[in-house]
Amino acid sequence: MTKGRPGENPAERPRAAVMEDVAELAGVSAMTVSRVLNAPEKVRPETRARVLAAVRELDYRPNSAARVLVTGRSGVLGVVCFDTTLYGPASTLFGIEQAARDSDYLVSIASLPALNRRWITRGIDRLRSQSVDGVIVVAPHESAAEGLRNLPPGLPVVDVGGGADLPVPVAAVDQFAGAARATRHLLSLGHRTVWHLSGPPNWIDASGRVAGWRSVLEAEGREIPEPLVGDWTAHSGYEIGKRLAREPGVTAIFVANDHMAMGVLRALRETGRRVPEDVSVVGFDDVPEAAYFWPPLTTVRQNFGEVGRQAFQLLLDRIAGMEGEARRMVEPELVVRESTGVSP
Amino acid sequence: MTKGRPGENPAERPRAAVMEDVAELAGVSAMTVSRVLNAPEKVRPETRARVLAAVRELDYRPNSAARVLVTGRSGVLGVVCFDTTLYGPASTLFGIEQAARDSDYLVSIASLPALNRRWITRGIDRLRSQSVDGVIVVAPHESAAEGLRNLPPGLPVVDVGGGADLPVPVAAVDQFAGAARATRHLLSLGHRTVWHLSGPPNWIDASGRVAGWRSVLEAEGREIPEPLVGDWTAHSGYEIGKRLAREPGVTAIFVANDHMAMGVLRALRETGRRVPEDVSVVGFDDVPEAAYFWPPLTTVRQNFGEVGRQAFQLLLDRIAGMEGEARRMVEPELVVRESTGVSP
DNA sequence: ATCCTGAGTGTTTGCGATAACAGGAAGCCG
DNA sequence: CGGCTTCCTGTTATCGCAAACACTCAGGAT
Repeated sequence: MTKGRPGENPAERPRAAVMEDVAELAGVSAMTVSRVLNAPEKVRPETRARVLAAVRELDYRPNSAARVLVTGRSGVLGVVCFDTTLYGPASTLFGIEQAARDSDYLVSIASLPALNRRWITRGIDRLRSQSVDGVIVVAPHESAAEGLRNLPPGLPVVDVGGGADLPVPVAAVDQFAGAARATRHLLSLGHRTVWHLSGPPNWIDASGRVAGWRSVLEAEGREIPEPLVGDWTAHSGYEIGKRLAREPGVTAIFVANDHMAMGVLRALRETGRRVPEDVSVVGFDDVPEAAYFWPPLTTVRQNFGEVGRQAFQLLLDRIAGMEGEARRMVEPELVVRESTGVSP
Repeated sequence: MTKGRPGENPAERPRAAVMEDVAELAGVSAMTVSRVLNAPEKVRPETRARVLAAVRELDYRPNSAARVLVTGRSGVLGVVCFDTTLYGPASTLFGIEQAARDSDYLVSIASLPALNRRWITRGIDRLRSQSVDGVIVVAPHESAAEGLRNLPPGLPVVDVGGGADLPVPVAAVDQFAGAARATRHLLSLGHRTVWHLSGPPNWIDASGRVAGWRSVLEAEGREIPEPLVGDWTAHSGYEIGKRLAREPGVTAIFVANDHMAMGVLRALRETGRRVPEDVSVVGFDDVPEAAYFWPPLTTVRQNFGEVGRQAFQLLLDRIAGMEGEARRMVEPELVVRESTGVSP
């Protein structure tokens, strides 16, 4: 093997330094170098200093593959994620990544071309084959539950935004509470009841919001209109908004996310119904632009970053061997702006 | 070491199968198993079948750390990214991830708490320490250029959205062309000149758009107003929009992204200036919601997914050892909607 | 028959790190 | 002063895989 040790063949670029090189330069054994890096207190300060000097001089970096091979831990965590361009998942991912960085973890992502059991399983497998220490699944969809049934044993997994009775810990925003808050706000303004434009029914967030909305109407004894179903896009909000706009009885609409709410706002305006004078609208998410919608949108703020951090913490616990059911709920917050007003 | 070989200690969970286990079950040597996985044509079909059967039976998965250690390739690529919640970076990341998945690569991300040389270098270092095969830097900011000066030798790096004369290949949208298109569109509607609300000056995209806008105005001999500077947010668009709205001479505004344009639209409306009758507005990005702004926004569509794919391809080439300057430009497209109209 | 070829398979070695144990020097005790 | 910690450092084995090389055996060429 002609690997070109330094000085042997001056033409070749010098290989990156390995632990043995550092050891030699510092006049110690490789084991001592390893100790300086992993348990500095076990090495005499002056030896340590010599080693660290050698590390710097050679710009030595431990080879993670070798380390993983022997320790079984990689310092990498995997995130399985459906669509990283959606506001929620992207923000959650960002929160996870920040928390991971602070704990010296690296994040690998496996995005899914479609949301179903098969792809989720494949995503987890792809990550596992790279020896991740654990996996966070960001796929708030019913199919995630199935995908999480038969997990490979020994792999810590945490879910974000998932429903109840998942076999893994879950970090999530309390959709039910958020929807209830939005609905109560509208009722408190004098509206007789509240219409709902929901997200796709298989999404956990969507069904949680429907449940929260329905529960408040039930508790208050109000008429419960059939919820309309959108697909999270402004386009679907617009199409469905046009139908709602034609119903004179509609004075308050709780929309399952801000983008659809934007479409609804436009549909109402085009139909000549004023917001909030004729119709009040509440969204969900509080995307950064919501305050600049026309009119500024009353909405429910979700702290996705916090969810990401909680999920990461749960995963760390799990990696450390802490078992047990765990569910971290993050409370959403109603942000009142100008798209809601008293009932006409 | 008591590692609990299967059958030795029935209480322990069986270790995951390794190559030797597969070899034993198939009645061959470990090397043959390795060959079946990496160079199947070198193994007799019937042997191969026996091995594959054993692989399936044991649910064997190669240990990537061991493979990396001996081959020096990991099948992982790193992405250094500033803020994965911004529309552009998120979409680019998504494009990269999809392309990577199709080529059996995994993507690790290192996000940056701030955009400067030090953090970019650190991000690359973090990824390198995990033996990624290459790195894509998504940080269309001047500081990226500095961060890319002293790269560790031997690590393939590709930049996304970067400016000229970077020492690495670049995939990017042609910001200059997009801005020029937007500006010409406004002039063609009869406006005497076009104001510009730009992004932060250190962002490559921002300066590219300023240059494209200015160049068209110069070529046409129009007055060139001093560009105003925002920070990409709807909020800044709103604040600056209010100033512009008070200037009666302003009839056409080219805004450097859609979110700021949204703020501008609201500011104009609040000031009583109609869009497009009194003022025309063009954005940049074509976020999915742009068609539902009020009024629907004329804007410049950037195909971020395509940029991501191009970047990935460039990186693959680089990993394969293909040297040489490379710059892949993706053409943006003007999407005309209702926020632009003939000069009043 | 002898040699050669090449396809198919096995053996040995080493990638770069850490775990486990071993050893040597200093300090402390009775 | 012998023996026993305690602290520090070195030696050896090992993680799971693939590269390099060695070997076997059939079929042709000589």
